[in-house]
Amino acid sequence: MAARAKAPRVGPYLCGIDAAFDVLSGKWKALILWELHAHGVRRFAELRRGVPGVSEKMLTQHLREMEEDALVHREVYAEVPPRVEYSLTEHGHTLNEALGALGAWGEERIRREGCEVVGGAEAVAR
Amino acid sequence: MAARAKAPRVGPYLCGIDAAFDVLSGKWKALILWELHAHGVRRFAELRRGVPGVSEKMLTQHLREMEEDALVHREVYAEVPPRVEYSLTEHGHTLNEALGALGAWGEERIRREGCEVVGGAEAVAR
DNA sequence: TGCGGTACTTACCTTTTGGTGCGTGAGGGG
DNA sequence: CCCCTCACGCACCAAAAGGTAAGTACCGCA
Repeated sequence: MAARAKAPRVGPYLCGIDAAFDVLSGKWKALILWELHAHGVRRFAELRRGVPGVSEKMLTQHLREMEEDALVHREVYAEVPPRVEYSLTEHGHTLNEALGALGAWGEERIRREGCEVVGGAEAVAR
Repeated sequence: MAARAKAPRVGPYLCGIDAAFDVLSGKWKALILWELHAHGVRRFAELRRGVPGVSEKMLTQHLREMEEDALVHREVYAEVPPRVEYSLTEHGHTLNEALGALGAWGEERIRREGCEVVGGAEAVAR
């Protein structure tokens, strides 16, 4: 996992979607991105509270990977109670914007599901 | 896995991105979507050839899930050599369009990586 | 008559992913 | 005086995802 940057799946990538998905593969990455986008700058414990259900291990791991991928910026203050601040880089911001359309699609899907009670894929597809 | 439609992770969903990602979680789903989008209608074996590296099991599994999620339409012809044709539903098409921006972002990322040789996250983030 | 193709299903195995819980070391509050 | 907070690191474990290989029933082709 640490060597993910050097382990392409077959060729480097099959297409752009593939590359984008690689960067945010992980249960919580999109949520972290969103949280960071919404608040600008967040500390570790704030993110932990802002992303409900995430474990400390996963949060660190995902943050490190996103840092490697140049999506988030990590600022460490060598203070007595350790303080670390996370924020989005420019690439992080543009990724978030690219995610906008997908988010809208997802919300429409939630609406559909909410109305049609799920289970009737046939009915949804009409 | 078959009961995925009834197993929300914590609440129904945390946000739209979450819902969209749920629908295309799986190593090959995006590629299948793309392949179907590019060719309109494809048979099982055509998809198998069009998505390099996918196993038959995974292809069936993903196609079934995408059918459940109303992304693809499955047309079975009760003929002697079995024939099954897959195509995108309207929801599949709109999802693909929503994926467009993400794909563009990914391709830009590939370009960046190609130029900057990776490893210098600091240099990339600048 | 044996092989390849069509569209799967099933069983079994490996890899990957995520979760739990403990340790760290200094400061601040009850 | 004890425990809690911050921001992790490490070891171990469970679950899920994915891969491999085989079998199915039928056909056309050589």
